[in-house]
Amino acid sequence: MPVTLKDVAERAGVSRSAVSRTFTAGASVSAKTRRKVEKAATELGYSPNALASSLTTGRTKLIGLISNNFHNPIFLEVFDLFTRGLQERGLRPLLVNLSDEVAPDNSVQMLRQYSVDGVVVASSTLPPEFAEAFRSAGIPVVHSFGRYSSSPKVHVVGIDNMECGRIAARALVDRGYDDVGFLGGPERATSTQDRFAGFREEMLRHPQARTRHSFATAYSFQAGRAEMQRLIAEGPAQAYFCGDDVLSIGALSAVRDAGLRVPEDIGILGLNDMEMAGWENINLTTIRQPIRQIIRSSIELVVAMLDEPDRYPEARLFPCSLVERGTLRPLS
Amino acid sequence: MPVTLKDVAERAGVSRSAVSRTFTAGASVSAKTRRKVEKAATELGYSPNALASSLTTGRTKLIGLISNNFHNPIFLEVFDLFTRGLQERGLRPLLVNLSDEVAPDNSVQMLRQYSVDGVVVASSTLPPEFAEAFRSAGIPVVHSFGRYSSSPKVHVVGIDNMECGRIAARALVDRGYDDVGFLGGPERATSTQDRFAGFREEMLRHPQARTRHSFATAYSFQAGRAEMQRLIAEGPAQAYFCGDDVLSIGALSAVRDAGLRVPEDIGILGLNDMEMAGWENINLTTIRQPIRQIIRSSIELVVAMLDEPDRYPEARLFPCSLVERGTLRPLS
DNA sequence: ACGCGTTTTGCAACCGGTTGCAAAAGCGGA
DNA sequence: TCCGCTTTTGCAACCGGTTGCAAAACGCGT
Repeated sequence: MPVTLKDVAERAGVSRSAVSRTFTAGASVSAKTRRKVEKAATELGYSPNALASSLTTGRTKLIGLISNNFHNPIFLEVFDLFTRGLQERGLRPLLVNLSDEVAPDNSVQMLRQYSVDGVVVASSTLPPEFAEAFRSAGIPVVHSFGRYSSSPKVHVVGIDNMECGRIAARALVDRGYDDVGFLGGPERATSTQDRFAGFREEMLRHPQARTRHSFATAYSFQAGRAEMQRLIAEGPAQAYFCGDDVLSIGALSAVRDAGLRVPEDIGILGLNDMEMAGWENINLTTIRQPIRQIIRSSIELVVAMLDEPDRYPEARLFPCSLVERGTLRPLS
Repeated sequence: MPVTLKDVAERAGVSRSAVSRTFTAGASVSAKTRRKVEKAATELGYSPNALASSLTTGRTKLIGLISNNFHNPIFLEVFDLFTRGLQERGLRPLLVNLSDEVAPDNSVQMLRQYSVDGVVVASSTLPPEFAEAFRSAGIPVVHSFGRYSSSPKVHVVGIDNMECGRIAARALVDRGYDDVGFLGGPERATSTQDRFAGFREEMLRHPQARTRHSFATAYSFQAGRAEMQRLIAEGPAQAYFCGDDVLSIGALSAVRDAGLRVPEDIGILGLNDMEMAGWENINLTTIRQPIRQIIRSSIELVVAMLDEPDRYPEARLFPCSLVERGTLRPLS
């Protein structure tokens, strides 16, 4: 049923090699045969089998895209940017939803079976060991939104979460809050730990301010709302730096439902600057994570590794910046 | 570098066929050789190359997952459900982001090159012809969230958009609104057209009520907000059935910014019941589209077509139902 | 028309598996 | 132990391409 190289060769009256060569860039074919082959190919509706050729070339142009964040709206933006970026370079994303599993073994095995050229782990909650498992298996890997480490074993592209924590602390202090809280995401996520460490470190430099902290059970609306309700019940701080935007939105809803005003009674500072944060009915002051750049850089890195698999691992960090909207009181 | 069938065969002291057979279910191998092979395989860390085998078996277990909706939060839920559902059955989603293109040709060609076993088109805005192009190319295809047609050329799984329009109209009339509007998504989307047709049809049965309509430029927050601002400026209806939830949320924000109350001054009815619609700070009354069932059914259908490629095309429609929340006045 | 260097071509082996077929091995009964 | 039947095994061809190599064709100068 499907038309193969052989069919085209016969029709064009040339050898199979000739056909193969007209379809591989930079191969030696005369203009005459190329014409004959192309004619035959279009007549038959031929298109080469990418998987068969991968057998000999060792390249599939498949890239595993692994994530466990299928409930945070910002990841729709992430998937959009990744798929477009990969497609632009002729690469194909093989999507892996890791929602339940924790061990990398299955994914490694599966992606090896499909001979992916490389893997992007897009997650801020997976531990570094996860990405490292791919490296051990000899698969080029980039961990996007991963934890910064001074001695990374795999390529990491993302932000400096500690610095983010510091920026957040400074933003709150600068606005005159002297009783502030860190409302983190799940405590075991590396991103939470690092943001908290940075936040605390900076707050230590401002001993006049009281600092507290607690953690939500997930990066989700409901978790943020529930935790903020608890905090309000026991007497809240003046402002909170929340784990991420969706958590912040949950927190916001709790604050407003309690009859308190934002930012007058309680200030909220998010992180990510996802599209929704800019919606007029949310209007969240937040720290912007440059996801476009992170993703572009991740793709560039994984592409670079195709030619240079043992490239020395590096950490690429992008600066974050405050986006001023309506949930923190203005600078005085 | 990678360990192959041959390596295992040599180590186990058997033929390559023997190794192949131990890894294919239902093949004839004695317990003794199976043991030998398995031992050798684990020692070498062998895992079979799925692409090489696809060459002879004709099955890749790859499923193309095509969408052009990378900006509507409900599609994150859709991708989550699709990837999980496919993975559970040992299938691998090859994700295609169709954001810019309109013609199916490139996607068809590309997915043919990768020998996908089947394709799911997950989009409420792509025309039926798009999915049909895959069928013509001999690739099993299911159009999820596609347009219902009484004589479908490809399998369609989704809802009866006309019936949705009727349900919406009835919901508004039953609540005593007598000046109602249809605030649709993009006019060229088949889903918009059908919902409008159903809505209008039902409203014709209630001539006491005034009916109007207009269209937003996209299924998006900003489009919904902008259109609602325009409507308010020129004097709004009492209630609107909006194209979908995200459009509704945009409309809501415009209503509230204009100092009007919901549902007292203007009622809003959405469609989809995405997770966010249930957030307490949104609390949107909406028509629930059973996406779990739609996706499960889509997967079942595409799986069924693997064994029966010429299966007679059918339309599978799931009923929608009203989810009562806070943006329409209660039944009187 | 001839010779030489360059380009183009086809052959055949190979990528990593699968599978029909015939031969070999295993098994139970006499 | 031998026979006949069933199960297991290996051979070899094949899936749809790619590629090194040697032979053929070409271009060009004389």
